[in-house]
Parts: sequence; structure tokens; C-alpha cells
Amino acid sequence: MTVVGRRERKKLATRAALRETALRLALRHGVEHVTVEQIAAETDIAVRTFFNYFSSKEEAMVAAVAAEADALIGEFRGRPRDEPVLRALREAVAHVMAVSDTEALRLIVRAPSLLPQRLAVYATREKALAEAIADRLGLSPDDLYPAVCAATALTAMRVVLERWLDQPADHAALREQTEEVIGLLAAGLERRLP
Amino acid sequence: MTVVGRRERKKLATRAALRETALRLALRHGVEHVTVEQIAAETDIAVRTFFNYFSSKEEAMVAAVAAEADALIGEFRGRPRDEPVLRALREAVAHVMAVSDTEALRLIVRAPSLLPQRLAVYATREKALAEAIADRLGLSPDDLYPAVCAATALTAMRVVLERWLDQPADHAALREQTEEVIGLLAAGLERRLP
DNA sequence: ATGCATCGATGCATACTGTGCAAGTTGACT
DNA sequence: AGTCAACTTGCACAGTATGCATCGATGCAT
Repeated sequence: MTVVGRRERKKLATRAALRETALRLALRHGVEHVTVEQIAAETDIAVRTFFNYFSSKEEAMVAAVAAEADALIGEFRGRPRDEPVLRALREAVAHVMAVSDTEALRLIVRAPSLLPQRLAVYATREKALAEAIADRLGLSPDDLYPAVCAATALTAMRVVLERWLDQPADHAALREQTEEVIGLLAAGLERRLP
Repeated sequence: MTVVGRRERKKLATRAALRETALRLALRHGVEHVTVEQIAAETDIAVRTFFNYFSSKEEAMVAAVAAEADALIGEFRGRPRDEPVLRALREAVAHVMAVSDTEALRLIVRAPSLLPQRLAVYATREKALAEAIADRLGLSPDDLYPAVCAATALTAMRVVLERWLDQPADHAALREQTEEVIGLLAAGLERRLP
């Protein structure tokens, strides 16, 4: 196991505390009205130190999304090896979303000022997911398929999530819509006028 | 036709001038070393006025990408109605990229600090593309298929473009790789361990 | 052409963001 | 205990971004 010293534990704790404070303040006052100074003060941390952890207030706020994306990749890697890629992804999403904080997620997804940073988070996770897919299939991470599959699948999940957050929270509906989208990707996206 | 007065023409000219100056300075000095003050001065515009056109220096720099995305959607809408969606997209991409400034594009795509804004541009164009797809197929823009198809196809194009920009400019290769990706999406993305 | 209403450009003030640097603390390891 | 490396902090400073008031240019009706 990875033996973590006090130092690393404190760092993780500080990072988590900043992330939670940022989100809490955003929920209370609205994303736009929270400043780094407030986040730092509320966490009892110097402003300068905040910037040692996050390069912007937006990054701190979408850190929750980043954590969920990491969890998704972890779940995916834990799926049985003989399971097809898209099905494994579908199940991974279901497991992660089951324990997700819908209220916070809705706040983050609906804030226009967080859109660029949120998308950047997904984009960086694309790489990790592509590697996981390549591992699963015994391909090279440089192949086209893992890259495209990771990127498009994540994007499809994002679309589903955004649509789902616009309706009353219903986890059964989310599962259903996830399956529908995965079905689309699996069956092929080509269409023409009937 | 839309009759544009002198006022609107000047606005468009100013916006284009700012966009071009931003890009030119970025090419000369590097994205990170360009300030709004420089862009404004070089365009002979007040700094305050710059912010009437773009909400950040990053937005001005990725404006070229936004213009290309708009052109892509225009080409797509101009394709024959009986053409399948993905094939129409493939052809639209080919036409837009044929007249694209590869050097500028490479600069924008490779700059990490522009990633969030660039992705935000794609995301906003997703909506327009989804509408165009819905129009083509006679579906509602609220249907799942247009939203997912627009989002995933744009994402797939992005992946291809990013990979292509990492190799020497060769438009034949780009066309080939575009076709390959569209083929993937058309055939379905599901895969499993052999 | 004149006069009026609107829109856009600008300067100013101000709050906030983000980073380099140097000094002080704390943790890890011997 | 002592030493080194890593982390925190304060300070200075450049740059970003917005509200507000003002001034000039444009569009339009008469």
C-alpha cells in the first residue's frame, strides 16, 4: 500500500477543504459572487496558498466534477475484462452517479462561467479513459479507437447528464437515458432522411 | 438580404481587427506573453472597448476557431438533403479545413491556456449543429439523437484535428483520418476483447 | 438639412486575479 | 538534535474585468 505521511495527508485535507468551501459558498451566494479571498478566509488559509492548490477559483469549484470523473475511470477499470467497452462504461456511470451530489452537480453544470473549466476537466480525463480502454482491449494508447471512443463516450455522457439535470432528479430516468445513449453509440450514429 | 448599415459594418470590422491582431501577436510573441493592452494598442482601440467585444483575451484568440465552426455548420446546411448526416458532416469538414490557416490553428490548439475557451466554443456550436441536424432529418431539436450526434461528431472531429496537427500538415491525410473516424461512428463504437 | 433618440467608444475608478520572490514553518529522515 | 526539502505565508506588482458617466457617431423621421 502507499504509505502516506502526515505531510501528504495534510495536503489532501487542505485541497478537499478548499474544494468543499468553494462549493458551499457557491451554493449559498451564487457562483459569481464568491471570491478567492472568501474561500481562503473561510478555510483559514492564506490567499497565496489557495493558488498553490488551484490556479483559479473556477478550478476549485469544478474539482468535484474532476473527482467524479476519476471515480468513473476507476469503476471502468474495475469492470470485468470480458465486458464490452460501452457496457462497462454504462455500468461505471451508473455506479458513480448513484452516489453523486445532484445539487452541487446542477449548480456547476448550470453556471455559464464554469463551462470552460468543466469542459477542460473532461478533456484531461479523456486521456486517462483512452488509456483504460486501450488496456482493456490490448491496444496501444496511440491507436485511434481508444482516443475516439473515450472522447465521444464522455461527450455523450455529458449531454445526457446536462439534459437530465434539467429535469427533476430521478435516478431511474438517468439510468434509462444513459442506456439509450450508449445504445445509439453502439448501433452507429449514421442517419438519413427516410 | 440583410441590409447592414455603417454602424454594424464598423462593429464587424472592429471585431475582426481585434481577432486578427490577437492572433498575430500570439504568433509573434507566444500566447502567454500577449496582453489585452497590447492587442488594444495595436488595433488602435481603447482597452475598455476591447472588453465590449470580447470578455477575455482568450476569447479573442479562439474567435478564429469559432468562425470556422460557424463555417462548418453553414457548409453542413448547404449539403444535399438526401445525404446521410455523418457523410454530410465529413464533407463539410473537408471543405472548411481546405481553406483553414493551419499555422494559426496549431497555435490555438497547442496552447494549454486556450483549451477551456476553445472547448467552450465547440460546446456552444453543438447547439447550432444539433438544430441543423434536426432540420435535416425533420426531427425536433429537443430529441436525443440530434443532440448526441452533434456533440459526439464534433468531439470526434476535434480528436482527429488535434492528432492531425501533431503531424506535418498534409490535407490528404486529414481527409483520410476524417473518413476513418466517421466510419467508426457510423459503424458503432462497441468493442470487446477478442 | 435638422433635430432627436440610440448606440457605441472612451476614460476613470475600482475590485479581483494570478504569479514571482523571499522569509519563515513544518515534516521527514538520519 | 540536526539537516534538508517541502509547504505556507506576506508582499509587491502586473494584468484582468466591470460599472459608470460622458462624448461623439449613426440612424431616422420630419
